[in-house]
Amino acid sequence: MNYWLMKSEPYVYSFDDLVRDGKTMWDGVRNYQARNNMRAMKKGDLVLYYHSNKGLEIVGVARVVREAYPDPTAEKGDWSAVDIEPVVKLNKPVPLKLIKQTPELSRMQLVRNSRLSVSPVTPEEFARILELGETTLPA
DNA sequence: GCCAACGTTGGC
DNA sequence: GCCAACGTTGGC
Repeated sequence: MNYWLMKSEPYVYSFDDLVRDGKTMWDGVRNYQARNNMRAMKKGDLVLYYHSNKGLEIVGVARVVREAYPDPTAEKGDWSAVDIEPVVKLNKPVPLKLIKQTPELSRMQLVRNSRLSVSPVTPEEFARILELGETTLPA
């Protein structure tokens, strides 16, 4: 099982939108590093959902339900999409500010390369985020 | 709204 | 193949 972090601008597609829809296709990624991360995702992998631009916090956990397939929105080039579903909304969102202040989290890709929209997360980082979010995964 | 960081493009 | 110019992302 691997862990990831994906960013979305909440006014474009928020975690609540994902909860409402029950599932979504994660498309439109046009960055090779992010694409390669998406291709490494396995069904069942868990994803931290981060709101960029507005909010600047991790708000929920999602799960990969379909592994990488050709991005139907790509008119040219070799791009991928995955499908995700919501797992749980954090009881307390975890702001970027707090992540930066937390020594174990300050080396997250989110902090080190703020422009990367899909990044890997270590199991330790994932656990710590849930802890800070005062949230446990549903059984 | 600004600007730093990063990626891409294109001239040479 | 280098690198300057440009575009985009995203935090501040």
